[in-house]
Amino acid sequence: MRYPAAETAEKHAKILQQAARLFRQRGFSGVSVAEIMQATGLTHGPFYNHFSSKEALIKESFEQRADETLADFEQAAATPEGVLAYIENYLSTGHRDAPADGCLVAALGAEISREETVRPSLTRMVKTTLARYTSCFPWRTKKEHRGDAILISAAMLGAVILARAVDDEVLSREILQEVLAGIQAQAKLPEAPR
Amino acid sequence: MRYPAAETAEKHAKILQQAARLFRQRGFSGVSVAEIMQATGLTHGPFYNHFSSKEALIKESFEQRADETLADFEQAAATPEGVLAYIENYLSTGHRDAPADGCLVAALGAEISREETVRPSLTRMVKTTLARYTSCFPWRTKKEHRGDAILISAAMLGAVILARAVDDEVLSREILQEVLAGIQAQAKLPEAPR
DNA sequence: TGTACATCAGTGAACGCGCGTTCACTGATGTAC
DNA sequence: TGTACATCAGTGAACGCGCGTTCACTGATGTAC
Repeated sequence: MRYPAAETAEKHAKILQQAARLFRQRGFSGVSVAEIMQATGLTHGPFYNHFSSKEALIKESFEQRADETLADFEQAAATPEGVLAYIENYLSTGHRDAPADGCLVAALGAEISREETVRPSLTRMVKTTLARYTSCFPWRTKKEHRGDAILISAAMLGAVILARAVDDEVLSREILQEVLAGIQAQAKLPEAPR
Repeated sequence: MRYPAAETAEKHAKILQQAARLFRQRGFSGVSVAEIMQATGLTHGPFYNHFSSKEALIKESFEQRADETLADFEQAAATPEGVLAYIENYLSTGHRDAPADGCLVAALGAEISREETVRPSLTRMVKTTLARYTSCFPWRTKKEHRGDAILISAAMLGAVILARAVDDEVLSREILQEVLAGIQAQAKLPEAPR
């Protein structure tokens, strides 16, 4: 049957959003088209009214989520305190325990390198994030910061993947805390003006 | 037909080895039982003479490869120079371009957290490696090194995953080089005695 | 403003395919005599 | 030492299943008159 015009775009967006959540939860190949449509509240048939293939959905949902991530990050990185709060949240047990709502790279890890279609968005995301860290992190010294920004990014990603993979809650928390402490040690914030 | 007794154990080992290679190349769910058996030079039938299920193979091949990795690492970590050489190799383009022969965690990433069966071996591997880094890395200072060992491990893992995921050779190399440089900056080796 | 019809997103059965797994069968090897 | 037979890893067809994808059909909405 025919539906109000406005609903179509709305459903398209909902499919993208549910797909991005489920992919982060169980990986690209761990989620079926039918499952995504069911999570959206539809049957699997109309999927092909919205996307030409599962591959196309992967690409589009990754791109959209990458854009959202960057927007969130740009907003958080407005102040040095914001950057540190963003990193603290990234290395929190909350983020560790909710991959469906968290970082795309930490959730999909090595699968990204095998999906040619998402690599361009990922690359754009990494480049923008690195540039931001380089210029906006509250660095302790004034030397070349690009290398440190890369080290921080890599450590954050590795820490969340390790903390999720490890079968030992104490070790898992230790990994998150120590990496956060290591990053904070490089930060120099003026006293909070209260 | 019946085969010489010695060949059975040999084939079992070959299945494990090929499985570990293929899983690292394309992920647990990206490789079929038939493919692994074909790589071993057999048809898919006798797979169940060796393993009770694909799940069991995943567990056993991961365990074995984790043991091999630890053995290699323990040997490399005999001297401070060895540790640094190990890290240099981990962060090389050679390792980046050959996931099938490289680090299990970097190759399987987030998939490990979803495979309950491999998490215990992974945890053991991480614990042993961290202990080694803590005591054997050529640290610049004498303070508590466990936190730095964790930071180094996380950064190494994150760097290889990012370097593989990114769609830009220059950025990819930069990530590996900068993380290596960051780690080397913490190392203090006596002059090579030549 | 009221009626007749075209539109097209959603429905759900159906498709071919590859997967993990099973099994009746084969036949060279190892063993009993 | 030579022969007859039991063993059992390997073979390859077959299984049910869930996947991505297709399609004839439905029927409320939007449009033409």
